[in-house]
Amino acid sequence: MTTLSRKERDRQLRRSDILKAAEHLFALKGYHNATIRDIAKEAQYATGTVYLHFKDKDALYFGLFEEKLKSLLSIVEGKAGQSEDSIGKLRIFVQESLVFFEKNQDFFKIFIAEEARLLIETRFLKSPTGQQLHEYTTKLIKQAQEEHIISRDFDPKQVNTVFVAILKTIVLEWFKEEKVQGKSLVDLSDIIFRYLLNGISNK
Amino acid sequence: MTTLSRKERDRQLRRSDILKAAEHLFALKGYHNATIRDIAKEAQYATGTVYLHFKDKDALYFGLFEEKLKSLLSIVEGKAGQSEDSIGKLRIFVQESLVFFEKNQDFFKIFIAEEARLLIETRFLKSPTGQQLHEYTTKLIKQAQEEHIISRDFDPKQVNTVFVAILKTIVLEWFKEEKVQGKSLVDLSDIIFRYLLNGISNK
Amino acid sequence: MTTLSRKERDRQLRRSDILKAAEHLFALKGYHNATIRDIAKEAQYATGTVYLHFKDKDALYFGLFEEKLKSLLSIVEGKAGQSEDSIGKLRIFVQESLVFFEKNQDFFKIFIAEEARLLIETRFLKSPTGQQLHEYTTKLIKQAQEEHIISRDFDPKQVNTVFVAILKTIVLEWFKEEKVQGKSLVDLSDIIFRYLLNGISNK
Amino acid sequence: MTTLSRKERDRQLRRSDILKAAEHLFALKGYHNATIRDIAKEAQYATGTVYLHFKDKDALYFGLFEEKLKSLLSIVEGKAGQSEDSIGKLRIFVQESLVFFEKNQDFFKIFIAEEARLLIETRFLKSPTGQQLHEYTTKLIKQAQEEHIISRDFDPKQVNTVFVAILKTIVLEWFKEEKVQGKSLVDLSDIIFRYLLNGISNK
DNA sequence: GATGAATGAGGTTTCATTCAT
DNA sequence: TATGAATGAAACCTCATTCAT
Repeated sequence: MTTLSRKERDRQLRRSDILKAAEHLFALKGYHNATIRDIAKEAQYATGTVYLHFKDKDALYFGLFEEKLKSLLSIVEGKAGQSEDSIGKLRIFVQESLVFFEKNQDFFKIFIAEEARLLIETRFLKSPTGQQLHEYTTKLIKQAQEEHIISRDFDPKQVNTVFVAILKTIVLEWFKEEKVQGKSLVDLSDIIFRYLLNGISNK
Repeated sequence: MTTLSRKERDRQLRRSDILKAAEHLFALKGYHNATIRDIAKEAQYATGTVYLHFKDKDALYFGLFEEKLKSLLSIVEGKAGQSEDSIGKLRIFVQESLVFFEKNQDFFKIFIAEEARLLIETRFLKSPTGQQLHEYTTKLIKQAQEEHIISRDFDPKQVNTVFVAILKTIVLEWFKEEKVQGKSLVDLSDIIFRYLLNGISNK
Repeated sequence: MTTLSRKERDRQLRRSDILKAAEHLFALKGYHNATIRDIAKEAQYATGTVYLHFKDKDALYFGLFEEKLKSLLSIVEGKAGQSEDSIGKLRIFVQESLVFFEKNQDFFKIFIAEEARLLIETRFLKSPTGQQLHEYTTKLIKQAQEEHIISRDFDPKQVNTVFVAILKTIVLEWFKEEKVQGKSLVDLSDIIFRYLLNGISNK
Repeated sequence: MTTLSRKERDRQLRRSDILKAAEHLFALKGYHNATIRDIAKEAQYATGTVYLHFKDKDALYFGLFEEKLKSLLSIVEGKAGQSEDSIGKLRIFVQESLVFFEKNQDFFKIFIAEEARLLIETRFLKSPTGQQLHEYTTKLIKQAQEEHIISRDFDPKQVNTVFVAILKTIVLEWFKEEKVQGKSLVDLSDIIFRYLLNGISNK
């Protein structure tokens, strides 16, 4: 049993090495320009080894995407209990996302590219965990509407998309400009909510 | 002189044929999976002819991007006179963008992919015309702040990014779902402004 | 028109170069161990050039097979008029086949391998021209039965298979052993017929 | 000693398991497309285990070939005593071969491929047991010539090759077509001899 | 001895780009 | 200028073989 679990642990270790290298190289060069050989080399394995863990390049990309989003989802759900109301939970979602993206900047690049990929290279599947995250936040938005915090005029799914778009945009801005100024991403949580809830109108 | 300008006109015609084909194929298959051969064939030219107009694949992509954005910019600037105030001009910007994207859905896909490309495949240059558009709207936002329509608390550049993100998101949603319902994209102008100016808060 | 036909002629020339190299290498190393790179190199073209003429390795192999058998068939049909009766035509078939195989010894190796390939690697199609040849000889056998030269007890298709098997075997023997003795393959025509018609029984 | 022989027996058992799987897969996919992994998996061993019994893939293929032919040879020699005369012994050879091939259809496919392989992929050795079988039948043919049953005009080695070719061809035909009709292969023994001894001539 | 993960050479195929016509 | 065949580098992926456990 010990033997078996060590074997399994080793297996996960290798898989994780490969995913880490993939994350780095996909972020650095993009899906098409990152080669399996490069990824294997960065992970310090032979090319063929990658194929013991992922059936092809797509599966590696998709696996990476899923893995990361699962991790984010489990963090968000884990912390959700800290707040009772829906807006509180949304705040937690935003904060944890910001922490996550600050820690996983390589993945953030990949995450940004995903929308386009889904729109164009249709062989890429929509990530199930990505779906779950969307459903999670959409549900919170519906609740906030029921709690009369968010206006019922809006379609909750649309609100959710706009919400996520604002979140992404602010992270992207920080990513491109502010991170050099040493400002932490988490500090941008409030501004995101201000955009979302109140807009920019003067009063 | 007439001869020369006819020559030049013919040249522009070929260039334009190629760009049209490129637009279609980049939107259909993505940058990497669209081949120069395919594009040339769709434009009804030989492969080599493409290289008489664009130095390489990147230049073709970039040229396409520029051309389209120039077209949008000139439309927007052309109609800008119809309104005096900054918010009115922003409305015109949104409306014309919506009309433009509804007419240029292939290009919209490419436009969506651009953010990721700039972030990842760094050899792609930032489009000067894209810059101009950003500067144009940013200037309007600043004016709106001076006119006390938009709160001065916000950084105008950031507001602009959020503004564009909301615009893109709503178009994307329409693109993925609503266009089948026969609703015209222009009708979404108001909702975009509502998100931007007032947010979703109840009161 | 001259231009066009020269172009086409050049095209056929290249195709033919490639087929010649393929014939040599498939015969030397077998289908799987002959690489496209080797074939291209032997034909003095770049690897990619092969793919301008044949969609993949299978198509190259199949194309070669067809080309050669077409050539044999047209020779056989061309000479068929020299004899009136069916046995005479069969003799011509055998003689021309022997001449052909003596001239195309590389192809003969490939031809020998074909039966096995069809039996095992089922993706390989049965050559239409091979079929035609079979039908041609089977028809002659039927005629010989009608002319009371060949016993009607036998199934003509089976006779044909046996006939071809004897032919192949004798060629193969010559190929492996006798060709060094300087004996020409055509001289074996009679013995093939003797095996086929009278068998080896004493009287 | 008992221990040792049990060990040895176990060893033979494993070897035999592997050969069985190899027979199946080589017949199904051909030499090149059958992988050692597949074979090991079908035999329910690990990949590496195959290499404890056969030095490489070629040796496995060759071993399989030898094993099977040894088995056929020993059957044929075992039954040879049932007849005194050479033709009788040849009949036994044919009958036992037919029984053998009907029972070992996978191997028959491999056997058919062998001629081509020897001709083309020259690294494959000529099977010693195959040689022995050839010598055995060639000797019988010589005897039949001495007994004035077969004409002395023919070269006994050549007769033998033709003989085997007819045998293979008839089996192959049955294999491809008649086996569905429920006709047993052994029933074709007479027709093989008729082709060989009397040919197809009318009278 | 048995295992099966790891290796990495090597195969097929694609495609941006060039250049002779 | 327009053509499109030719180029050949480079990608993905497979698999015989090895070797630490």
